[in-house]
Amino acid sequence: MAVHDAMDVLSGKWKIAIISSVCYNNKRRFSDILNDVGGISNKMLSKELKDLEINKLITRNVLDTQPITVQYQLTEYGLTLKSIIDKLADWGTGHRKVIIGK
Amino acid sequence: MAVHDAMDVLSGKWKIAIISSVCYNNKRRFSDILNDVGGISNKMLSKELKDLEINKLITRNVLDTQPITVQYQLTEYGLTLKSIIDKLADWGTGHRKVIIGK
DNA sequence: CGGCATCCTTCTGGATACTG
DNA sequence: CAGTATCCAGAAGGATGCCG
Repeated sequence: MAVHDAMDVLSGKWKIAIISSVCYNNKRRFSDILNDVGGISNKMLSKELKDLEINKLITRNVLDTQPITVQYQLTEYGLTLKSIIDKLADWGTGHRKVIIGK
Repeated sequence: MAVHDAMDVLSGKWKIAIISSVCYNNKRRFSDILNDVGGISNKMLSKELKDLEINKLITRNVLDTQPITVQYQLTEYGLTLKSIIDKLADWGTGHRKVIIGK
């Protein structure tokens, strides 16, 4: 089932928040994402970023600064997820009203 | 973050597949869904259906047959998820080609 | 048939410390 | 700064059996 292929990529607690962070800011460093995504640990961020890179949704770029900084960026392909994430966000907003009433 | 509200509802390994099964067939019995969604256990199906009912995405209807049958159906509200699921399916299909090449 | 209860395994992810 | 390594708790989920 095709949906499953998509959900696999977005699975876990953090992927969508990470994508949102990188997407919204165009380029984003590791520690920036760590701040954007409240509550995530560096271990999880590292792991999720690796997953996203494997799935060709983001690129990793090591800058030759002292100390090193690493920039992440959505690929063109990763950007194709944007409309879906927007739709999810819309639906989530509506859902909150329906269920939680806030 | 609104996306999180949506993902909460769709979290876990099975929800989207279950919704798809019910959605595609309009009305669907417990054991039918059990067959549609390959690999799910009755325990999980039971639990996930409960979650979906709590979130007002599906209705549960006990038919007075012998033995009992139970029909599940998407609510109007649940149907609003269809376009998102379709989009996810589309994207998943494309993704499979990009990553797995099949 | 449509579950619920129980047990058990696996996976997820948090905390902390350490490295180049 | 950007990770990696380790340890560990809790959640998710599978297998099986029972029950109205």
